[in-house]
Amino acid sequence: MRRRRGAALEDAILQAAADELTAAGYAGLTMEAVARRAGTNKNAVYRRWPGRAALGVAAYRRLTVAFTDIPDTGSLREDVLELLRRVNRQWSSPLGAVQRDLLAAAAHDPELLALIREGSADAGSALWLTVLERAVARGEAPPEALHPRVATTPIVLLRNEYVTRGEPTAPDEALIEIVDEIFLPLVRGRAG
Amino acid sequence: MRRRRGAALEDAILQAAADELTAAGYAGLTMEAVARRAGTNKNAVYRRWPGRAALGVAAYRRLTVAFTDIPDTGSLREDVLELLRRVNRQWSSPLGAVQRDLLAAAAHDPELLALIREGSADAGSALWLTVLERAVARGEAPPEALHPRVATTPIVLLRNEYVTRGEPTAPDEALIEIVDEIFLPLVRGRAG
DNA sequence: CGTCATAGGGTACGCGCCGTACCTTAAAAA
DNA sequence: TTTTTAAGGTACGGCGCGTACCCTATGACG
Repeated sequence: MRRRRGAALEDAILQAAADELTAAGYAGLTMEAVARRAGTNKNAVYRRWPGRAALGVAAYRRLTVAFTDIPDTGSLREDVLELLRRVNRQWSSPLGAVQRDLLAAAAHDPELLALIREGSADAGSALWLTVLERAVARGEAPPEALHPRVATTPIVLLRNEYVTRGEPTAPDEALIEIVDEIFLPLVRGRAG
Repeated sequence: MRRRRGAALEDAILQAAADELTAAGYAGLTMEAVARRAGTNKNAVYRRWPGRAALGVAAYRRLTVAFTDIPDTGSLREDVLELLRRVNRQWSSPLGAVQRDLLAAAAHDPELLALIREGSADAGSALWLTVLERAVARGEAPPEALHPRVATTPIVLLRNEYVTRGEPTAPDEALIEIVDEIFLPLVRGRAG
């Protein structure tokens, strides 16, 4: 019988872990289940990842596709709403639950934490700053508003919706409220 | 030998659980360890709490003292900063770590979630609204700013500091930035 | 083409903790 | 005192962890 090695095996294990994540969530991701599903044994898994959390993060990254295009509707409000809706969709999906569990599991491991965020919807402030920059260029927002903390406020508030309300999704009204009641007034308020 | 019953035993178990929490964190809180420390057995524990998470939350609540007094310095900025600093202190303490682990563990249990938040530093929006109300009364903030989402923005942003940066505490500069760069401009921006 | 280091496969183990079951025994209620 | 209630003691099966050991296919190298 053919015996897989190196990258091929690593790939098979990651795939198995990813399948396990989608099938049973992070709670169901056990080293033994992954090894079984990959048709191998725990040895091969432990040689590559030190534990559940690391494997989970690696598998999670295989499941996510970081979106790269930045909305450019010509309206700051619409751009931000669009971004929020994308993130909300992603966080509402089964993958969102996985991501939250993963975040909790890796809470004490900065390295893993960074890895999770990389493949995630709120990857840094660059995205949000770009949207804001365009608004400034259009004269829609004052230059003083160009601040990472300002730019990322919407996504931070959205995350809070998930944390505080235990629900798996945020209603669209909440997104609109975040933009209209907080973000836009905030941008305005920072006008010299 | 004297055998404890009812409330006395319940108290002993809770105390043991609380000790275990402070000694080893939520990770070290096991039903067996608690029973051992309380000088009893798992039966007595399971008769009262269905599992680790519930027991953990109950023990956590015994460890927290909800502060009730609301700062009233006469300045919105100072009031909010003071509240943020209190929360930051609490979240930075060993208890803060316990609380975060607990939140993660109870993520799928709305009942427990509510219990945790009750004894916690960010207990609802009432506190924050009061501070904002006083500022409005002083003419320091426009009445339009009187909105739960606005009032709680600082604490939401502070929570985000903990989530995104893996560090166990937020620097005072971050608090100041939240107030000066976000909260105060936001309140201003909502002026009709 | 044979040799050999490498890494996967198979298996078993000890550990810790979970949650449960069952019986005995003390304490409180009747 | 009798009866009911609840604690104590103990053991169990189950699961997943992480590790150790030895066997064997693979691919590189001489």
